[in-house]
Parts: sequence; C-alpha cells; structure tokens
Amino acid sequence: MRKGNPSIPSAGEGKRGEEGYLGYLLRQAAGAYRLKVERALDEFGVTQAQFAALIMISAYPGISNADLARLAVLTPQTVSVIVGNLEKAGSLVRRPHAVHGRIQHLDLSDNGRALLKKCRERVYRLEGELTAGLSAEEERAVRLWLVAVATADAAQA
Amino acid sequence: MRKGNPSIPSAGEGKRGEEGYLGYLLRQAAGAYRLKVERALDEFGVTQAQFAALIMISAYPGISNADLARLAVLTPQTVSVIVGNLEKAGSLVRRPHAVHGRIQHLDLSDNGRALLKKCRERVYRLEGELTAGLSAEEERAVRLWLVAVATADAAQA
DNA sequence: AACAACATATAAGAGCTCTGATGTTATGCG
DNA sequence: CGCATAACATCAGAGCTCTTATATGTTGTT
Repeated sequence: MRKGNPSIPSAGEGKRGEEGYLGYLLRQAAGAYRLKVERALDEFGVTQAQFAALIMISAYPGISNADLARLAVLTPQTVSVIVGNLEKAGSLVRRPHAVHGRIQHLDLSDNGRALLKKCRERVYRLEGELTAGLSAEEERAVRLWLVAVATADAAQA
Repeated sequence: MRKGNPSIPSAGEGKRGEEGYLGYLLRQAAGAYRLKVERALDEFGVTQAQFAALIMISAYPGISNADLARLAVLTPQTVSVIVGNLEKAGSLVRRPHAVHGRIQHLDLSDNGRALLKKCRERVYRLEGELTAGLSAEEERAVRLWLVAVATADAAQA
C-alpha cells in the first residue's frame, strides 16, 4: 500500500482502529505483543509460550504436564510440545516416577532458572510499556475485560 | 488441580486474574477467543485467520498477497499459507497476471462469498458477547488500549 | 478381585506464524 | 540500454496450538 493502493488503511486507522471489531483488535494486539516478546527473547531462543511455561514451573515446582496445561489454559498435548522443547534445550527436568506411576513432575534445571532470570528482566520492561498510557481506571477496565474474555466458557455461546 | 493440587489457582483467580501480568491476560484472552471463533466456524471448516482473510478480501477485492499481509499485520509468508488453504477450499480465486506481471490478485469465489456470509453471522454474535458487560467508557478504554498495543512499533523498545 | 471410569502422557495430522533464502518482475539511475 | 535495487511470491524449517486417537496407570464400584 505504501505506494500501490491508497484506499487500504493502515493498522490503527478507521475501521482498523478504534472503530474496528474487538475480535480483530484483540487478535492483532496479541499477535503484536507476542512478536515483541519473542524478539526481546530471541537472543535466548525462548518463545512467549516457553517463557510462560518457565514462569509457571518456577512458581509451582514439581507441577505435572496436565496441571500445567490447565494453568495455562492449553491442551495437554500443546503443553507437551512446549515442555518437550524446553527439555531438549536443557531448561527443565522431568522427574518421572513420583510416588504414583504415570505423572511426570516438572522442575527447572539450574540452566532454566538462570535463563528465566534473564528473560524476566526483558519481559518486565515490555509489561511496563503495556500499562504506560493507562490511568488506574482504564487499566482496571482492561484487566477485568481480559479476564472476562479469557474465562468466558465456550459452552455459554 | 480439580483434585491434586489445591495450591494452583484456576484461570481468573488471584495472580491469574485481575492482578496478573497484562501480557498473560492478553495472551489468554486472545487464545480463548480464537478458540471460540474457530468452534463457532468449525462446521464450515474455517479458522479465525481464514475468516479475517475472507473479510479483508471482501472489503478490498483484487488485493494482492503483500497488501493483504500488511493489512492483517502478518508476514507475506503467513498470508500465503492462509490464502493457499482458502484456494484449496475453493473460497477464493487468484488472478495471476494482472496488467503487470508478478502480482497475484485475490478475489472471493461465489462459494467464498456464500461461506463468508454464513460465518459472519456467527462471529457477529460472538463480537456482541465481547462487549456485553462493558460500559461505553470501558469499551472505549479497551479499544484504545488494544489499538495502542497493536500499533506499538517493535522498534521503540 | 475384576471391571468400568477417569487421568495422564504421547503421537499423528492440520493450520497458523515466524525467520531465512531464492527466484522473478519492476523501477530507477548511470 | 544495462545493471542495481526494491517489491512480490514462494519454498524450507521451526515452533505453537488444536483435534483425534492410543496406551498406560489410578480409582472406585460391584
């Protein structure tokens, strides 16, 4: 469009801005932020999903794959992939045989802890940018809305 | 957690709710809504990304792959995959040799138009749910924030 | 003790999305 | 005109995410 098609608006303008569909805006905002996080973490080869998993395992050491999936609002299969990649990278350890047989306990390795620490700093900075222009009222409204959307039961449709 | 680990909060509670990181909340909200849209469109085998592409091609007939990518804030490669799947499904047509050689013009097929119409109704209902509990003030705040996040230049970090 | 119900983990297949690389076509400047 | 640069399309490779399906382990009921 830069040259060819002046009729196409850019992101943030007109129907693609404040007047657009909330669904689009949500999609685009999440995509933009995801990319931003992954670029900030690119140096460490960590994705947004992996960062989230590291944080959660750090908060709940010994968590199971299934519990982690519930925590992250993802399917166990999805989490299995993410955990698998983190294990390949040596950031976490699977402790297979708990007291009971099937469950795999997840814990950060020393490498994983060090990695998480470095990632945290960068992401925290981005988190700050996210709230930059917001008043307390507005931030509250945004938080409540995001939680409502995230927890809206799919069945209630 | 339902049984095993009572210390793990569920989505929407404590640090995972209004007090959590905005980045997480954004990620989860977008994931939840994406899933909701795709379940609503499952009958037609259309994904959220495909729906977005159909809408945009409908709004800007004859758009190029590259312009569509800019419009959707995605890479040309990503759009190429989405468009490829829509073409396989017979929902759109590529008009390769415009006046000038390299560009591929995209247009909805009759099938695509009919499909989009059906999808629209369902997604519009979801869009309504998105704004359900919001006051005018709150909705405005949310919209402005989403646009700000979506358009925040990655370079400004 | 046996069987049914449920949870856990994992694999396969599909779609979305990115980065990086390649080839082709336009455009612009000596 | 010829070549460099830029834009477009596309391939390859990687990771995330879902669905569906399978195998194994735990628990509760009869």
